[in-house]
Amino acid sequence: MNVTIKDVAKAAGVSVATVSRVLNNSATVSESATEQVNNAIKELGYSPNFLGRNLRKCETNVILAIIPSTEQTFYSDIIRGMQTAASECGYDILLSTSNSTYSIEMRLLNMVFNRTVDAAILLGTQLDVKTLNELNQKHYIALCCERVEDADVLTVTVDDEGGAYAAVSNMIKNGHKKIGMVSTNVNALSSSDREAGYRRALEENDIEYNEAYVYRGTYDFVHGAKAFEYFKTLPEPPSAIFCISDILAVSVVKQALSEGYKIGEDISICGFDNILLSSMYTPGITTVEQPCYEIGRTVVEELISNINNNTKSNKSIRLPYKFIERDSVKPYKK
Amino acid sequence: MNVTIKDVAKAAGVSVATVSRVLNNSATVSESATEQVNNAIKELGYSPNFLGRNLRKCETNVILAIIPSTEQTFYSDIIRGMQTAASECGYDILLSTSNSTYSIEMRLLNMVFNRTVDAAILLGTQLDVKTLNELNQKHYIALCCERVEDADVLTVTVDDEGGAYAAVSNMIKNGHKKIGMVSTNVNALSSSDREAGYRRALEENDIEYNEAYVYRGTYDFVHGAKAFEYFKTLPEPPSAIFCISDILAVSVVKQALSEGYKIGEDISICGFDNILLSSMYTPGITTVEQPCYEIGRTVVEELISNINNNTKSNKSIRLPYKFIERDSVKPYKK
DNA sequence: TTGTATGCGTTATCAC
DNA sequence: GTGATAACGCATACAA
Repeated sequence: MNVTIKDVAKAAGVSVATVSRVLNNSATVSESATEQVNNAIKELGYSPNFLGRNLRKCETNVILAIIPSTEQTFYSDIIRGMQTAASECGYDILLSTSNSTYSIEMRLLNMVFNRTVDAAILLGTQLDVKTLNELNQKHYIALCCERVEDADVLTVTVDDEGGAYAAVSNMIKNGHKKIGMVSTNVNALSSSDREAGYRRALEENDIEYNEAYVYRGTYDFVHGAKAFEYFKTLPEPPSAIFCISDILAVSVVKQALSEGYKIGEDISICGFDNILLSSMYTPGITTVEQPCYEIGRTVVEELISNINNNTKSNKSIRLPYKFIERDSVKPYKK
Repeated sequence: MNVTIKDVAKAAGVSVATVSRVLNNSATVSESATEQVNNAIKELGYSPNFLGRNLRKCETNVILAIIPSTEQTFYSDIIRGMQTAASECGYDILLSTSNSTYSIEMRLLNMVFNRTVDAAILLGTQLDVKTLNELNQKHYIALCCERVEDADVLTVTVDDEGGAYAAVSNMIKNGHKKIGMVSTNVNALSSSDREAGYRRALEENDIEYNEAYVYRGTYDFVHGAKAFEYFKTLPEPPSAIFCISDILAVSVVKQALSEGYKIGEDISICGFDNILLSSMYTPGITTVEQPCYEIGRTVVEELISNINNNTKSNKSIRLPYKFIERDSVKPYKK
């Protein structure tokens, strides 16, 4: 069997209590005892069994982050931010992918029910308000990137409305008046928040909102191209298109390019997220950056603070965006 | 405190043993007892504490996959494959990112030492042979995507040499004779294996190997562009460039495009991996596909088989690649 | 079919 | 400063 604290105690000629004390430097232990214990630990190659420890302490110092998938490089910096903040507090972040599926998400949440982890962070959850609020009663959870209406749960997102407003305002400043939007009909508030920003920019510049200029599909790559095809069928196609994500923006750009359009000249396109791809593409995609690292940091800081203070401060935090100018949006040319 | 198996037992009017039995359907329990227990469970909202269970059973049914980062969408399908296979065996996959850092990887591996997980899969490890072999003595580990020379550890990768051979052979078949390669000087056998395939293709077609045609940088995006600039300084620049990854290939393409080159006409470029980006780019990137999903499946199947049979079958498995033809490689034009 | 009792490895309480 | 020992929540050997 494996070497336990008992074996160490025997080898060091002390009690298990003393071993435990040096392991956690919980109480003052004599220098000689400390040394003997440490020697024994090294000698036996002992490594404490955390199942025992966690069971006893009723905590694991692990937070589970549930992401839809690792296909979106977008989550990368968020996770880095999470891990940095967690590590500063002695916590670890573990990842798991839900594939945006309710049942999988629930199965993963089981890890907080069965005490395998202390808390869970949901990025783009499929759960409904009621379930979330119930969960939040008994457990520590948080939402990240995607808020849920009326959910009284700790939430950290970017300022979606403001980011969209900035992107569309920039287009208008560049002389564009017929501005299309590629959104989603998925049940995601980030989409509707960005639509709201789009509408506010139009309103404030006395441009009439035209429902025909809003295409709604899914987040899948193909829907950028589909949107472009749709816009072309309009009597007056838009001269600029704001997309809810960089992926969709790239898809629009790719389709336009393949039809011989010159990006920036014949048509302007703006994305959202500022994922690596948007800078790697030719042309570079103008976009709205999310403060991913900060989002990740913030959500775990708040969550751990909740855990430590045994509270549930269910704030909803919106972090500032940053507008990134590249080559896909240029002044309007008649 | 939380509701435990004891509370359920009391509420159901049976012993904890009986509750445990229905929980695990381990022994035959009378129907009436089963029903009472299930009622009590529902009534009390009981959820078994896995720390207790795992401690008792000396297993967690969790496998930790350590990936460099979630920035590479490349790992996405591998993880999906892992999860599918794991779930079929009653296991869960948890992810964690090492940032390609030795110390972080070691800290994460601590989860297998302290019994928080049953095994670990390393994707692109920084550990050396000696450490790996030692680890493999006492624990269940596996390598994925990136093998380590002389490591006697279960390993699953694509046929790197063969894939590169296919890519370069295709260029030669298209009339190219001066073929550059963008590789890495990182300590990664996948790089040298692919270089070997490159050389074999040249040899078999009586093209002399020219060290000046091999650029070695890192995996970072910038190194594609740098490689392109370097190749241009040669007296006879290559007419085709094989890149060790799609990321680097896109970087080469982007740089060439920015300098007015026509991809496929003025220069041909081939990548490796077949990540989403390679199909999203304009032009589509010709590349070598890795069977990611299968790689993920295979490594956990083998690993779990090791765990179940209490063996260490340290095979090294190489899965077949698939050549994907797109628009970035075209026949040579004088 | 069921219950009692023990132990998994650890930490914390208490007495010394 | 240190050592017994109970307890964490659970599964199981054994007895009934």
